[in-house]
Amino acid sequence: MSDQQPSEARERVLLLAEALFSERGYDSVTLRDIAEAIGIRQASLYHHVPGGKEQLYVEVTERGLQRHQAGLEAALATTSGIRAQLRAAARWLLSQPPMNLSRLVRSDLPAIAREHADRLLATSYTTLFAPIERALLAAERTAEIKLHNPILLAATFISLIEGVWDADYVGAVRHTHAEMADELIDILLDGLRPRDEHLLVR
Amino acid sequence: MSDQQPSEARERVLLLAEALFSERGYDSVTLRDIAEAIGIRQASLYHHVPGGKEQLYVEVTERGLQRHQAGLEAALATTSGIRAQLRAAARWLLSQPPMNLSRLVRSDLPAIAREHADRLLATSYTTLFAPIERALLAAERTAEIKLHNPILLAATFISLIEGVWDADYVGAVRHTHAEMADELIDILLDGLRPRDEHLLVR
DNA sequence: GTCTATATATAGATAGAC
DNA sequence: GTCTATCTATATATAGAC
Repeated sequence: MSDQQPSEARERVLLLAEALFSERGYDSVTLRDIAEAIGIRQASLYHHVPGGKEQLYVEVTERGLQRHQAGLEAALATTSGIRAQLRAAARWLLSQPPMNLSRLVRSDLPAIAREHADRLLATSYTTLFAPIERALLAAERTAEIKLHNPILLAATFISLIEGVWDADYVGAVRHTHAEMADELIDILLDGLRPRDEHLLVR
Repeated sequence: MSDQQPSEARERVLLLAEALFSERGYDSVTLRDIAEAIGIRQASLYHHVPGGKEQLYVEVTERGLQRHQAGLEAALATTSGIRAQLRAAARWLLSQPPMNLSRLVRSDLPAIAREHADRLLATSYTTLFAPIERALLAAERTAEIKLHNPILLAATFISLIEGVWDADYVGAVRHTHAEMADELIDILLDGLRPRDEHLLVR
């Protein structure tokens, strides 16, 4: 579904829609908001997305998830050692519009057709959690880390890193996003309690 | 502002409004949703909240934040040792409708009047972050933990624990919320990397 | 305290000109 | 590919009866 022929103008619609939906969510963003961001009229959007708001949302969200899968798998593959891998994954996540799984699942998906919501939810697992989960399980096999609940941890990692965006709103941003992400990854791996080790692996 | 005399019926309005706003956010919840959940007509809400939707949202959110401050401070005060304190705080957080700071800040606050948004944002810091931050700083003084960025960590803790709610949607819930929260706190304190310690403090 | 009826605003969507 | 004009549905909000 939704196999429009690509075009410069259509791509611009998808990009700005994705940015706005990612920022405020499905219900809060109006088609007029999107059109205004582009510099066209609301009715003109229907030329590019005949299915209207819901098609637009589903299409950009699905596309974003697929992009995340590719980006995460690439990030995790280009390095070795779970710390470096998680840092690379974090950099990827921070280079993209956040997915905000919590809002996705509670606000956005309930607002669209069940069939679309079900598919997006399933895709979220495959594209976001599964790559992280695989990297964590691999690191467990090499005894780098100890794992109890890989799925929970994968989901936690994503929301942990995406939470860095919120620092902009809350204020007190003395660090870059990458620095904050690295710090959180260090805490995740090493813990807050002091370690007395003779060789600090960093 | 908003000092209606309390009543059974009004309290019911506030409680159900809080539950729905907490679940789906300001824009996604209509006054009809709230009225329907109560079992009355939409127009009847205006008897209890003459200021309409925005007043209702601001009032329940502010009230929820104040309740969180009291609950968190009580939880943190009744125990000693940062692990037990964080567990108590987590149990409190999971006993309440989640605040979802990320959605609050990006979707909900931009939808209401600036003055209200500004006050709610400031209150969020005082009521949610500050209590956690103080507990973390106290634990640093007793050398229980090492801290780099207390504010970031306080915010991270909140969203970490509230993220436990999302496990219900994503599936694979083999554990209770409290168990998952405890596991995340253990990871936060001890880290995923194995420790070889002779006395494991748990 | 809740109702019906309705005013008003805004959102998504369609038709057809350019 | 974008426009104007407009339809339809839905949301907030108001007026006044019970």
